[in-house]
Amino acid sequence: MPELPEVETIVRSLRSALVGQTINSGEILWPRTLAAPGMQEFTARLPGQTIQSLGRRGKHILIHLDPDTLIIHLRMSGDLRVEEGCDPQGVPLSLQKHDRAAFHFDSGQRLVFINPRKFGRVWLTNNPSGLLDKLGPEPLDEAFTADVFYQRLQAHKRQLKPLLMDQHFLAGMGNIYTDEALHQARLHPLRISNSLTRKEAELLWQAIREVLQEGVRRNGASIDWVYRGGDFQNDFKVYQRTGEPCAVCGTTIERMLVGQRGTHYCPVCQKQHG
DNA sequence: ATAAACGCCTGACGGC
DNA sequence: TGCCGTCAGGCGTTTA
Repeated sequence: MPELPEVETIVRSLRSALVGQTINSGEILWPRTLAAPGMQEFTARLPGQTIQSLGRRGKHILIHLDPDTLIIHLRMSGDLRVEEGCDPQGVPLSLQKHDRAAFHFDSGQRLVFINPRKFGRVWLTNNPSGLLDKLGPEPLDEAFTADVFYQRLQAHKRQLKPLLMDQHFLAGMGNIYTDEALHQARLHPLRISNSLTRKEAELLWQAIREVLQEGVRRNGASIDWVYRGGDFQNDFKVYQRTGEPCAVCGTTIERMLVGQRGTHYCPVCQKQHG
């Protein structure tokens, strides 16, 4: 479950349970989950570090330790849970089929990284900027103004949908919120970024921020078997509504492939030209 | 510079 | 019931 609103929801839900916990050990159950450093260094450095705070940058979850930072990316199917590590008799509770990493705390609790499709990644680093500075602006930051967005759009000659999903261009948008934002702004997914007028750019900027804010307010969207408790899926205007009427004009929502990703749009509201 | 194709993975679903 | 293709909230690498 990972786009900005879902990641933000997870971070908020974990914060109070995790801050102050001291790590006793880290355990990687699917080796490729650990992006960096090597396994030896990872297991050696983690014990004794205490969680200072939790944050988010784009779709990355930041667990600030001292002195390192634990960074988790959920990719397509990741989730996190906090639970007791042992039963009342002190017998360790077994991990589940799709658990790929576990962080055991001195308190006896543990943080488990669930990740059925194994795409998710974990980093332990004393230099998080090296990873995070490559990301584009935070769409909900004050610094991300309509002017900044317009200039960035003008600097590229790319299709809007893949550009908005490019984390180097803008951090946090994924397939759902991109489709929803483009529909709200009445822009075709294949419009070329530097063809937008200043007015269109501002409408898109506003749409991006509104769909993300609404997503956060609704605790994200819950789809498929990975359920988080959010209900933004009830507000979808185009995503996964292929064949249903557009809420604005009644035209049948269509689906096309853009960069190998299912893309949902209204052919009347979102004209390629004009 | 842009974009398309592919690889990485498991599971759910619909059609036959 | 089983098998098969398709699809899935992501992203890095390779190829054109």
